[in-house]
Amino acid sequence: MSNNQFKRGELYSVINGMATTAVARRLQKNFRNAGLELTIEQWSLLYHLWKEDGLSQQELGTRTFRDKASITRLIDNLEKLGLVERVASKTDRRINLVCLTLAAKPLQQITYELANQTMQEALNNITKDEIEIVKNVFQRVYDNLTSPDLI
Amino acid sequence: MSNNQFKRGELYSVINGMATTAVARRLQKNFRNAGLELTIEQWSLLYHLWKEDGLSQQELGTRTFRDKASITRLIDNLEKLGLVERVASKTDRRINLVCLTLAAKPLQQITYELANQTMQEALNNITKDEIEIVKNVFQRVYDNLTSPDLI
DNA sequence: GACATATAGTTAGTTATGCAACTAATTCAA
DNA sequence: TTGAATTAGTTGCATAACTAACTATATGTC
Repeated sequence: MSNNQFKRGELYSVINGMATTAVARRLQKNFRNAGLELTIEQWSLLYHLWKEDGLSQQELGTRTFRDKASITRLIDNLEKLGLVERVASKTDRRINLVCLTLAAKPLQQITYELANQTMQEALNNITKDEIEIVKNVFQRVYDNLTSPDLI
Repeated sequence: MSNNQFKRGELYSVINGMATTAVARRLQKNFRNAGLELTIEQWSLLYHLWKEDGLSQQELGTRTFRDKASITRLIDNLEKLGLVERVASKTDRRINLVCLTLAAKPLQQITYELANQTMQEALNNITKDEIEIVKNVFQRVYDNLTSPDLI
């Protein structure tokens, strides 16, 4: 039996990830209070596009850990909001490049500020070392479950 | 500025919680492969009922970090599957006690085994100390966002 | 006892998720 | 160069999430 075996009573709290759920909910609430009509899921796509505009839907899915059907619909909704548009790739006609519109520009600063503020509320009294450990563990857990030899 | 301020490029990965999402997806897959027609959300309620049968919907919501509307529908679906039933409380007619049926009994052992196996896949190469730190950080983050004086 | 307030649960509306099946475009290989 | 396999994206279906508005029961105060 592995050393890592969980006691039964501890299984759920780890799988559930209530902490990340709570952070997401708080961020959504802070968006709403600031008058932003934007879900955090939509924002998570914008976040990656602000870092690098014109990503394909596939690439957005990879970076945000979603399947391509989810991306299709999130982009649909962002297009309805006028924040992005699909631009057909000239080199590969299968690909849609997702490009930010001018309307998305003013959201970048305010949402970064709200996100930072939310993280500060959430991470009050958590040390940098602890944050590093959590991030590192998350990455390794993710790798454990997605490395090709396991799938 | 707080010491805990995230670099912008790091915000998303923490909020997203891709690791817990990946664990949940893997567990769902392992359920499906074992022929179990049960979502992990439904299982999470059963999990708490196996620990303590006859909880109210409100209490189930508290323990699984869900709002009461979500619990209503999860219980609806579990009832359709014949795994639980609502029993009106005799002391307070507002309350439904959620009780396991006989049909739920055989699921307990197999789902615990699948959950343990999934956690072992996920936590391969993660040390006990790291797990303790993650759990502790999760709890403190949750507390930061739900303590009454902040809401 | 009566009225205001709080609590438990349900319902309606919107968004999001995953899987599977599908179309269209591209690449690879005989 | 043609036919198989792969890749990008969409659509249909089912489940689940949150908010807000609602009903019914319980509690507390005058």
